[in-house]
Amino acid sequence: MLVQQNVKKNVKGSVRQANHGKIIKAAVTVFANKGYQGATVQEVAEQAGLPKANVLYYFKSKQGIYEAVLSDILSLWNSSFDHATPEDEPAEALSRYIREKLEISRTNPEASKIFAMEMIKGAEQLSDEIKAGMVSWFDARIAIIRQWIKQGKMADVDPTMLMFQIWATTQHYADFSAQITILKDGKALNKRGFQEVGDYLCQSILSSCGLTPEK
Amino acid sequence: MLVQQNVKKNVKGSVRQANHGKIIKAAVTVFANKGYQGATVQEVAEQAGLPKANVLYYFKSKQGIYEAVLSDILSLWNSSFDHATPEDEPAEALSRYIREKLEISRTNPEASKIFAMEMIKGAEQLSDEIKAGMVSWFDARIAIIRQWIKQGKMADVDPTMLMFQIWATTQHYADFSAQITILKDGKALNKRGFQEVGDYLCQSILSSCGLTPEK
Amino acid sequence: MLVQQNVKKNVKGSVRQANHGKIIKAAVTVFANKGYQGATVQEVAEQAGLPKANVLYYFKSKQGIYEAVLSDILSLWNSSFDHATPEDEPAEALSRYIREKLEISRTNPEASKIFAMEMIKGAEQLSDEIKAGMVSWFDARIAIIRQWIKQGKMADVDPTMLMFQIWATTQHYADFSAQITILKDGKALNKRGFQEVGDYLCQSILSSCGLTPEK
Amino acid sequence: MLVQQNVKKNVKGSVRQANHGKIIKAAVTVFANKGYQGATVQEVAEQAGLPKANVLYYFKSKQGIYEAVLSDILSLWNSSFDHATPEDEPAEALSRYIREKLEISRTNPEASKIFAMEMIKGAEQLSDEIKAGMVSWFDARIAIIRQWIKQGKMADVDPTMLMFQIWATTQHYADFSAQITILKDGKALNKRGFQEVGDYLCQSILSSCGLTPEK
DNA sequence: CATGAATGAGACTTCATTCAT
DNA sequence: TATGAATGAAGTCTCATTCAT
Repeated sequence: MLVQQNVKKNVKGSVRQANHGKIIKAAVTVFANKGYQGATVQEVAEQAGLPKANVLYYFKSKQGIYEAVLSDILSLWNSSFDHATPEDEPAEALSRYIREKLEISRTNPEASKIFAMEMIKGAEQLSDEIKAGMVSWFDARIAIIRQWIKQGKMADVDPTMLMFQIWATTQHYADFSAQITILKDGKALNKRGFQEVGDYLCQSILSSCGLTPEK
Repeated sequence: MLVQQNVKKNVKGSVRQANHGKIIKAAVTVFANKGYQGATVQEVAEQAGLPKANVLYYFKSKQGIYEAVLSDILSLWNSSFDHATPEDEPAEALSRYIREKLEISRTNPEASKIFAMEMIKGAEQLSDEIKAGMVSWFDARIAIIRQWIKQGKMADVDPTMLMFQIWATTQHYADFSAQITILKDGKALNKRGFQEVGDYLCQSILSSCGLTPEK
Repeated sequence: MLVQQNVKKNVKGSVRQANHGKIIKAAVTVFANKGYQGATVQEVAEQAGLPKANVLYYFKSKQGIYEAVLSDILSLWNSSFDHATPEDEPAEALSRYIREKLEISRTNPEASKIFAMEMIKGAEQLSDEIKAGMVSWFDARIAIIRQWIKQGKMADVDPTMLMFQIWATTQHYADFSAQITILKDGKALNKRGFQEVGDYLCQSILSSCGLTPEK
Repeated sequence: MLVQQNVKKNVKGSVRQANHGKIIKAAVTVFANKGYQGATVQEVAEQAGLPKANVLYYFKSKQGIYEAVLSDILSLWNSSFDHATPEDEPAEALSRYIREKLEISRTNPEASKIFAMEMIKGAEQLSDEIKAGMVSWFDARIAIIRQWIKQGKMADVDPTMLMFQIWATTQHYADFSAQITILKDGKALNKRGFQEVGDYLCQSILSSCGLTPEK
């Protein structure tokens, strides 16, 4: 009896988890293509293959779905750079970061787009907790770059501007994919194209930091 | 008598022009902060200090306002780079372009944001006419850069990637101002800050093109 | 001087009269095809080739236009039957009336349609004056028919039902022209078709009144 | 348990069916008195005793309500004449049809009015499906009348004109009830009045077909 | 006289959310 | 737990009418 109940719970639990996942995935697509206001719970539900009321049963409100999506997105953005140390070689750490960021742009453009729109609109729906997390992550990275500079491992560039430069250039290929497609005769960038962009950006950014990009 | 009539006519004309301008200006602000769907005609009207029905008298629909805003934005984006020639010095032409783009980001961040959101959402509301204009402008610039390279005036970099790099890095300071403010302790970038960013970007981008930035 | 002024006035007067006529004609078309609520002053104005404000300058309101249209319609509906007398031969008077009504349906279907819709919706916009005129006209006709019957000139049918029968059958060809067209393979009735309908109706109605239709 | 569930389901089903019916009934009244454009969803909702949004939950749009109403009306118009055969006696079949049509006019004048207005305005909102149904019904009836004529069962009248005559005269008492009331001193026709009209029309129409009306 | 400009009122429709089972 | 049903709130747009010249 107990076992059976556990089994049921587990089954139910899995259903819950599965539905939860389906909804988040659907919501990412819808929010990325329509924006927060343009998205409708109905559309998320259809995309997820669930009744609308069921979606709102898992997440209390549209806002709730959106917050879950934002959280989910951040978890995608872990990179090796999170664990960089002053002892690392900046050339390697930075090129790896650039390539990882590009890879995320390639494989998760929708997440990047949602985050970009949130920022553009003033980040008013971003929780203070998330904001605080961003700040502490950022400050720590800046500190490490400063140490690299102090140690003479790289040129004396403004670490903040360097970070923004990396973000801007790598995310551009996710966020502005529509524009890129328009300007490149309707052809979207493929995996190899991203590889070449990575080469270009590493070359450009590292050389301006007085570093030699390693392929 | 005639004069007075002309004056009257002018007054009428200016009222129309003034209201038209007020509405566009208000709409830019609202669209930038709320997105297309999040914006309401009511809010645009309030921002413009006009009754809602009056706004819809000047522009037939919300979509109409938005299209007028997009048009208006494009006219802001003229730059000296529009008239660059193969005879120009790339160092000067490119640094001026970078600084002009940055200046636009500083003075018209809202326009940049609207355009960015339009692209992120897939550019579905952008007219084919505007798209065609973008393509021809872009192709012509690429051709000039290629000539510079051919003439040995600059290093052999991919012109397309170079352009995207310039756009991404300069527009970032408009589009992601909220993020920048969050990460910089609530302080937005002032004019001097933009100046420094310009120095940094010119230094970084030009050097990776084998050019010496001129201050 | 006076002459000139008169001329001017006349000219102006003609303009007024001409515009007045243009508006009524346009309004008849629009009201017939859209109904009162479905019609817009804008559409009437366009159909008349005048600015909307000009239309409302001639007629104070949409309601005013409509009332003018109703009045105008009634003036179209004069027929020889208005002047029928007990001395007339019913066979001739009735067949002429039937044919005249049919001819109006053929040449002025729009007027018939407007009147029909007004009646269907309950005649709430019909002025008491017009209603009173209708009643007195009707009562007088009924009285004449009764006299014909009394004189043994025709069978003892209910005059009211006879009148309704004539109206219903003749107006049907104007009001339900769309249905007729649908049922007759998309072909509307032409002049000859109306002629045949006239023959049929005269034959049918007169014979049931004990009269011999004269061709 | 099963039974109860069925009951519940039935209850749910009946709620839906009941609301559906309430809305259609309310809509018939409103459309008949105001026309399509004059009718408002709000008014239909009030008439049905439901919130406006609930009405639009059952029917997607005003147009949807209207289409449902038109469909509903057609289902009312079944008559014994639908099943007439060449073997039937025309005198009986036609008089029964006339009386049935009159009875519909008496009991469902609103349906008749809606249909009449739709036709007057050009039948643009009538679905092709419905139109096709009308045509095939009509053609079949015409064919039967032609057979009666061929068999010498009735005079050689034009079947199309005969049908239009029946429709026009019977529907007139529904559609033009306001006019009839005006002309008859404010008194609407009662059941007995309709009976007399039926006698009159049967007498008139059948005799002109060379038939003897049977009471 | 004539008319471009302006606007209050109100219509249709969408949608997030709540209810009831 | 899951979901069809229900609805208040709000948004876009239309339109008759008035204003101002």
